[in-house]
Amino acid sequence: MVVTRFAPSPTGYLHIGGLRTALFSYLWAKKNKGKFFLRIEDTDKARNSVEAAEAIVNAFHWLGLTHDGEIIYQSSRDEIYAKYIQQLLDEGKAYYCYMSKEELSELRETQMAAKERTMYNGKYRDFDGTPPEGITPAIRIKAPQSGTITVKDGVKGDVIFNCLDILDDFIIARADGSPTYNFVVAVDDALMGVNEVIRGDDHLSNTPKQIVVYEALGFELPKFYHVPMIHNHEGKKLSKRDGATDVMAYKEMGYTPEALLNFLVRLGWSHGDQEIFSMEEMIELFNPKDINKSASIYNTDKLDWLSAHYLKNTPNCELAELLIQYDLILTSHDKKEILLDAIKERAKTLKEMALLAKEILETPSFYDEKAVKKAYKEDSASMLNAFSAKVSACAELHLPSDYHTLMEEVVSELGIGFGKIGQPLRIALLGKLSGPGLDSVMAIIGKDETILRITNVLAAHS
RNA sequence: GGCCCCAUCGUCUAACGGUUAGGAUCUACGGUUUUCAUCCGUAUUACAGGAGUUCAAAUCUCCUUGGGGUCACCA
Repeated sequence: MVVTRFAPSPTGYLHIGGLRTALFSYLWAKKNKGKFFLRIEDTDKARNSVEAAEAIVNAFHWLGLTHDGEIIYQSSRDEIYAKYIQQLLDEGKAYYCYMSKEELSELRETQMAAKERTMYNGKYRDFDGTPPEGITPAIRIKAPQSGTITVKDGVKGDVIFNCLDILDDFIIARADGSPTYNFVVAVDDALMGVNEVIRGDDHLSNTPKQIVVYEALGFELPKFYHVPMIHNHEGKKLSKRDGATDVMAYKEMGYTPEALLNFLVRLGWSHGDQEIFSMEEMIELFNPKDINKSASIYNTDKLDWLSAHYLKNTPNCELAELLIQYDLILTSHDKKEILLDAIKERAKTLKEMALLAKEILETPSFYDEKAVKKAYKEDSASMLNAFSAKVSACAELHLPSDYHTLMEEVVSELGIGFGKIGQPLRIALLGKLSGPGLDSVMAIIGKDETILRITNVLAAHS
């Protein structure tokens, strides 16, 4: 059984990059009918916050990504870690290190001055004398001092590290007894049965350290997939300074989960030429072996296109539901079908849809100057009057086609083209020269409002 | 700086030694539309550079260059 996990540290909101690896992990687990766990990495008590953990859970909820089992908080697993640390101590695979922070930074400076690699010098590795006074020791693991460690990575291939280049006896428990990242990750993944680790590229160089822990504890290694980074426009790792990286910001901007997820799944992964993926298709087709090796740059052009695509293909009843969040309440509007049909093809986001709807529903409070100058001619008033009279005289007006018929009549009676009356009428109805079909607009706002808007524009330009 | 990763249109990507290097997006133009948008069509734009291996290289090897990541008692 495939078991994957997403293991964020709760230092902020869920960001785009994290979401993508979470999505990949989720899809791979689902595809294999396995498990997808969520684990909060909050071993650093000084940095994490409860709010951040909640924010991550909220984002998952919005996106419809569900994790299996309970959320695991590392902060509540101290006894477990203590047990394994003790085991390593007992087996002589880890030891107390009495080097003070001052001594350590001194060592580091000396090494830097000598242009050597900065690393722990193993002073207490085989220490059996009397420990120095007044120092609470940290615990270090005995790392191999020669040979190589190979990370068999499903994306990058075999990555071989020389122990001498990258390893030292790193700390697995701080002086206060709390375990450190590379230790708990390995322990938790092993204990949780995680056998396929999909995570960011930036963890690749941590992996040998984790392998050291796995092997010291006798745990079986998982498969690793290190997914390339998402870069910003400058080509640097995407960070919080790069604007909208908070997943929930996309909700506020009016994007739907399906659009955002579809966008992200194609960042670093592909399946031939396919661009549109439903959640079912993602689960069906996703395979980490198809993950790209190179980093991608974050550019939301395609997100807009996807978002527009999904909006166009979303049933009106669903749209009406979704739009409530953007302050557009249509539930009781008798022409909401016509309205939604009219605006869903011209909006990139739900927020934009709500805006477009309001532009139709609200009586124009001003007229675009350029539009008036361009299209409101001397003979416009008489044509609008003629049309208005026809509308007044007509008792039954409901559908766009009803209004269209009236327009056709006016056009043929006056011997003019559609554009001749269409443009001024558009200014009357919407205050500008762009927008949905006029017959639809009139059907949506109704007979009285149509007459009112024509009267208004005539008054404003008499 | 050490170690590691990466390199195809502006962007996301396809290509599993033999293709006129394909698709999508973006941009521009055209068609459809009373307008805008949608939709449809067309066009511009890419194998970082250099050596090899091979009958044949975007694809394999090496070097160069460029970019990125990582080096904590952070995760």
